[in-house]
Amino acid sequence: MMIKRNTIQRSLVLEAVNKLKCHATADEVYQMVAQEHPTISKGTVYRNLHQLAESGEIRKIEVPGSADRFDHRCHDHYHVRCTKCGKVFDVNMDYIADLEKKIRDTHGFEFTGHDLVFRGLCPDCRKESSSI
Amino acid sequence: MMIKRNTIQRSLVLEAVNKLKCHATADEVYQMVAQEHPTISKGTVYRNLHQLAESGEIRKIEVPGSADRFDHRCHDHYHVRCTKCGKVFDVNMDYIADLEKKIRDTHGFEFTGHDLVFRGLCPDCRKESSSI
DNA sequence: TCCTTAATAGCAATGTTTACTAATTAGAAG
DNA sequence: CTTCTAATTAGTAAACATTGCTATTAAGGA
Repeated sequence: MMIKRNTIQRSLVLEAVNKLKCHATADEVYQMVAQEHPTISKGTVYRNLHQLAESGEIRKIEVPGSADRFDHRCHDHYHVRCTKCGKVFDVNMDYIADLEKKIRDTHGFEFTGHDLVFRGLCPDCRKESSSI
Repeated sequence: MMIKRNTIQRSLVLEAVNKLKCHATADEVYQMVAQEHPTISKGTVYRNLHQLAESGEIRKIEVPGSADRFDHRCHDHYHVRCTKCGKVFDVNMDYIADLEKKIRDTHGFEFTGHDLVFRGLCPDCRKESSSI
């Protein structure tokens, strides 16, 4: 029986995520793939991103207040989102691998990981808001 | 000079957030206010929720993958989102108030808080995936 | 080569939120 | 109390990210 097919679309999506390094949005992936394969549809990009994330080939990072991000298998790390301009950056901070252990009552949940996103003002927006 | 007006709409929105306790979505607030004041528009609810959040009278909680939540003054806390069904629940865990201090290089950022969302499988979805 | 069905392109539809504009109205000033 | 004016509103449209639908295409086993 066959369960999964290797399509050009899927390999192009994976390739694009790798090229774009970390925290690419689905739309950025779509834009990049569309340069080589203009007929690809957004639905296909979304479907493959989720499949690749589920199979562990890429990582999905959910950022509150903005679009989901997709990373290659770079090390686990955290993010900041500027509350003004919405841009997302990496944060230079150790990953807390055992954060799930601090949960007191799991209520039957099975924890598999966590997303930590800081809120803040990026340097550019700080400048703007102080000069105005 | 006047900078801010006290409108019935704003006080109704604040009242609704208080009544609904924690995790009310903008739409839930709208539904509640509309019962007393049917002509209110969603735009007004959104604008007032953001204004109230900015002035500190309520708190805005951004949850990836679902609508923003608005809380009265309940304590800071974290969330889990089931990776299968998408539902969001509270996590029983101490709030780490000084998490921002663990950041090594701020790169000029001004940090104001953080959102921590765990990933996991809720009890219902665990049952389903084990029985299939 | 044929056959099955997973995967696709294209588009419609969803849900959440923001943007726009003419009409309304809270609150200051006279 | 009346007038003035700009903050706020209702209503609607549009932006945005994402999912759903369906006829068509094509991967890969037989």
